[in-house]
Amino acid sequence: MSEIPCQKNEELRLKIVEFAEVLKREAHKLGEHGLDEEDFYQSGLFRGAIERVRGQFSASMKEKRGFVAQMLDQMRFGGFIKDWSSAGEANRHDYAVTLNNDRTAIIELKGCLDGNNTNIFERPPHADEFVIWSVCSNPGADPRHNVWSGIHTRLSAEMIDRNQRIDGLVVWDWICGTSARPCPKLKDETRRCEVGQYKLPPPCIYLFPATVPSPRNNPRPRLNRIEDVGILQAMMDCFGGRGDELHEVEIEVAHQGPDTVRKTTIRRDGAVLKQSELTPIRRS
DNA sequence: AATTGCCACGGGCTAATACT
DNA sequence: AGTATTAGCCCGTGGCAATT
Repeated sequence: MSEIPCQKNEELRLKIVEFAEVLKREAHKLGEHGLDEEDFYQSGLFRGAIERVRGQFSASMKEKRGFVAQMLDQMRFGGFIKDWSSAGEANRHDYAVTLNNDRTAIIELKGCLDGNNTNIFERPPHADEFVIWSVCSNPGADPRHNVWSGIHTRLSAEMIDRNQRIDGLVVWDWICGTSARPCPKLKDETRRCEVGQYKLPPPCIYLFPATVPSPRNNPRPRLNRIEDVGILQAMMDCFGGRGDELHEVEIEVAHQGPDTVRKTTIRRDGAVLKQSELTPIRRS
């Protein structure tokens, strides 16, 4: 049992590591720079090119935005939400969704959740509900590592430390259900949902505490249920999710000497998938 | 082993400057 | 004046090194 049902493709991972070594070793043979091996690596050409390509991948938001837009459109056409808009230009990479009951759900789009950037979010004042959507476009990424890092190390610490309420998390992108990240939900292939060029398994949904955990007054906040978070309910219904596939993220906080400590527990269908100890929040 | 922060990057905006 | 181009700033990004 693990924090997310899917896992990285180990074979692919191995090939990536091997190929990275080949690249480092043989890169000087490519292109027409006219440099010999030593000069090539001395010149900064290799390093610079690698950084450039990497930067392009991590900074470019086009494909991610396009993906989210298509999914939200699908939900709108299907009548699962009333409307949506991108708050992107003015604010952050956020989406505001008007639910069928006219409540406002705010979505913060994030990447792979591993990295300090995951700590940067702000629940806007007009949000009736606030969720984070992880879109990880790297086929070589490790979803288990990333989901745990994201939920426990980054988000739970930020929620407590900065008093931020997050109602839930969606982990869902176009790598889901491909050979790079096989999805066990697709044991039944008929569950694939066709949206534009994508053929996707249902999203992975995590329900978070309904209130901000706080050692003194709120040490064990009650969790949201799916019907409490309209945008998550809508995603589940639109894309064929099942109740027994929902994840619950319980966060327990306490004081322990000078430290604030928290215990994170991830459950699915009642079963504990992963649980931390009561670990201190370290913030400099 | 788990957790936290670094860092170099590109995108997107806007201000500044150059050109009709 | 009005438009086009460039420069510069801020921000989010994610793999991984540093730290605990």
